[in-house]
Parts: sequence; structure tokens; C-alpha cells
Amino acid sequence: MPGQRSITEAEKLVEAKLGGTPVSHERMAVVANIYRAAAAVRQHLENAVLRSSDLTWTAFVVLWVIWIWGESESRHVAEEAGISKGTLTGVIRTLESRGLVRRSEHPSDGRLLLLSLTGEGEELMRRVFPDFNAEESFVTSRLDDDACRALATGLRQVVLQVEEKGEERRLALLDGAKPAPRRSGRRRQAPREG
Amino acid sequence: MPGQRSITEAEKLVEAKLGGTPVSHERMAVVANIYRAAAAVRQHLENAVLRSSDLTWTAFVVLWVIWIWGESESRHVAEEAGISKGTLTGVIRTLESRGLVRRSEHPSDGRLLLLSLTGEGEELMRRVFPDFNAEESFVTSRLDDDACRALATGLRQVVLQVEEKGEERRLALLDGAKPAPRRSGRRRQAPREG
DNA sequence: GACCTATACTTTGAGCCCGAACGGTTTTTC
DNA sequence: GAAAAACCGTTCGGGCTCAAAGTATAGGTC
Repeated sequence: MPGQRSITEAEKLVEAKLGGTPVSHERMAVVANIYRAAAAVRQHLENAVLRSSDLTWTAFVVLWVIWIWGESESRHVAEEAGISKGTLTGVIRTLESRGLVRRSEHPSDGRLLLLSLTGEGEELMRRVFPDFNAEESFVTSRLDDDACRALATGLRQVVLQVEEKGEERRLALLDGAKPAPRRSGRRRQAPREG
Repeated sequence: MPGQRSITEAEKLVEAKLGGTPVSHERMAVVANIYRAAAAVRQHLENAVLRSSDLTWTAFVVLWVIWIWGESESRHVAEEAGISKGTLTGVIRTLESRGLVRRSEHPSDGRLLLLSLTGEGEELMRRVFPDFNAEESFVTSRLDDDACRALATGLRQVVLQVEEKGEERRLALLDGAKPAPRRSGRRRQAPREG
């Protein structure tokens, strides 16, 4: 049971493991709980709402972004949905094959890709979103409106810190060292002989 | 930029899209921010700390659980790490191939799988965890200790609600209907003729 | 022992995930 | 106007993700 008991108990065990090295318990608890909450919410919404429409969380978020903002450039959708460009390509492929999303070229800039919902996509969102929002209310129902606002504000501080200072921090940590490439990723094509 | 501006603006657009259907803005904002924060924190920690040791977030969490709790049964590790048993199988395969984790049989129950860290795994955690915790402090550095405690408490309410009431809620929503099987997943083997 | 049920891990299939490399377009620079 | 730099979406590789199905063990009943 990934609950509070484990987290507070774990704190003592961590201290023991490190033998004296100071550990920031509150900070550790915040990060752990952010992640637990995100996973719990996602799982609940997928099973309670999205599953019956055969949507994943990410697919829903992408649809939502396009629904709300209207026809959008691909890079903006990826940004808003919080996924990489490469991931978006795959998600769009899935959604397009189901007839929920349409791709079209930008009239003046040949590099850009425009995304919009089909009629079926619009209809799906009108049907699914109210149920989705109802479950958002359910998962937060132990908090009153003030507590919700406070929680959202606190979380925003974390997001802002990473967005505004994260890059700088990462650079400082690496301190000039090369950024340690991922083990995975596309291999460089060997130059052809001849 | 997936920040606050987008979320509050989106609220108005949602209302317009649905034409009158009430939307719980505070709840929507909480869920959206939980997810944004989780993604931001994960990304920062992976790039700032884990990447140089060639660890993913999930791999680190699994190692952490085994490190803290000592030799553990597989199902408990999956539960604590917040991933499914099936996912754990794959993660353990990766970690075992790198010599960080050891699998062993339970002495009396042949179904159980025991997981423990190798010496190399222990050494890795002793080295990586302090850096990890330092970045946990960094991402939460706009909050003081009290705010951290409040934030963790609020998030715990969400987790508890889903854990204690989620199952019941999902059943009530489906209302006896079959749970809409996933499109993906293993296919049933066709019964052999003859 | 044969049967049945419960439990635990693995396999499978479809899909998401990132970031590096890539090919194409546009803009900038000289 | 040609080369260079910047930008965009796609491809690719390794890995994680789930749940359903499968395999194997354990514990009970007859």
C-alpha cells in the first residue's frame, strides 16, 4: 500500500542507510507524493472514464489541447500536452487512424504541421470531457475549494522553479562536462565508403 | 510554455466549448498541476541526476525501494514503486543485466521472487541518492518547510481518496456493465483442433 | 491422488516515452 | 545569391506501461 506510513518510515531507513548524511525529509515527501498522486489520478481517470472510449491519458490530453485551442501547430500541441515532438508524432498517427484528428499543411511555412479535430473528434470531446471533469472532482473531493487553490498554487511553485531555473541548474551541475548522452536513441549513420 | 496562463485561460474556453455545462475549475486546475509538476520534477531529476548513471526514473525508484526495504518480495516492490507486476518484470530484467539487482527464490514458497541489491547496486544508491535528494530540495525550494508539509498533506488526500474510494467509484460508474477490455493486451490462444 | 481455487511471476500486444539523428524548409549572413 | 544557421516534424533505438492471458506453485477438499 503506497501510503503515508511507508513514506515516513522510509525516512528513518534512509538516514540509517546513509549514516549521518543529512536528508531533506519534507522535500522528499513532496516529490514522492506528487508522483503518487499523479499516478493515482491518471490510473483512476483512465479506468473510470477513458477506457470505455479506448483513449489513453496522453491521447486524451492531446485531443483536449486541440479541442480547446482549435487548429494548432504541432509544436505548440506537444508543448501544451507536455510531451516531446517525437512522441506527438506517434500519438497523432494513432488519433488520425481513428478519425479523431486531421493533419494539414501550413499555407505559407512548409515546415509546419497544423492539427485539428474532426467532427467525430469534437463530438467525442463534448461527450467525454464532462465525465472526465466529474472524476477530477471525485479525486479532489476531500479538499474544499480553498484547499484546492492552495494545492494548485503550491504545485505551480514547483513547476515554475523547474521551468525558470531548471536549465541553469542542470548546466551548473554538469559544470562544463558533456551532457552524458542517452544510451538509447537513434544511431548515427556510418558514412558510406566509396 | 505549459504554465499558469494556459490553464486559467483554458477554463474560459472550456465553458465556451460546452455551452453552459458547469465545469469545476479548481478541481481541473489541481489535476492539471499535479500532472505538470510530476512531469517537470521527473524530467529535471532524470536529466540532472539519473542520466549520468544511465538510470530512468522508474529504474531508480525500483532500486530505491529495494535499497530502503532490503531484500523484498517482487509484488511488494511493484506495489511500493507504483508500477504493475508486468512492468516490474521488465525493469528487473534491465537492472539484473547491469548487475545492480539480484533475483533469488523464496526458500519455502516457490511462487515468490525475492529481489535484493548487489554490492554494486548498494554502492550506486549511496552515491546517487544524495544528489537525487539535493535536486528534490531544488525543485521545492520556492516553498518553506511548512508549505512543503501542507503540499504533501494535500496530495495525500488525493491519493487516499483514490485508494480508498476509487474502486468502489469505478464499479458504480460502470454499474454492472463489463469493464470494457483494453484494445491492447495478450490475445487468447485459439483452442487447438483435433 | 484428483480436483479446485487462490496466488505469484512472466509473456504478450499495442502503445507511449525520450532524445539523437535525419531530411526538408525557411531565415540569416556574407 | 550562395552558404550557413535555425527550425520543424519524422524516424529510430532502447525502454517503460498496462492489462489480459498464460504458466507454475500452494493450499484446500473429497
